Amino acid sequence: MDFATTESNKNKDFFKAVYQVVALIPKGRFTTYGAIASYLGNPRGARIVGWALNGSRKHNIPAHRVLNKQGQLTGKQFFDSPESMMRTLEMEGVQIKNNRVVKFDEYFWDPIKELSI
DNA sequence: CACATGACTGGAT
DNA sequence: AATCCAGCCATGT
Repeated sequence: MDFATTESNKNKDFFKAVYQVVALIPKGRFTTYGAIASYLGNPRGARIVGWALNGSRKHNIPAHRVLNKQGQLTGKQFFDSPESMMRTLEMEGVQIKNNRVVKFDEYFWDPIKELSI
């Protein structure tokens, strides 16, 4: 059955690629939805990255290390408890204050820079 | 097919 | 700095 290829497969590849990139984020660091989307060649696909992470629970990936471009924990409602995301990050060494990363530049991990070696 | 929704972002106000 | 608006695009209805 090769007739039902292309479109849906591309989408699945994108989702899968998102999971792989997220899995590469080092402990104690974080990245953003837009950074992942750009790295995967879809700079306008930040929202899709978020959508992909929505189904990440079954993939065992550190989705708590993905924040929005302002370093805010916009996805905390999707974890066991709204606080678990923040606590996990702080436990890994990322300081959070007012729902936001304290020192963005020190902890930001850009796949475009880190993975293009 | 049309329309609404959203773990986003950039630019304007 | 805070809000608002407009693109964005996969999914759901």
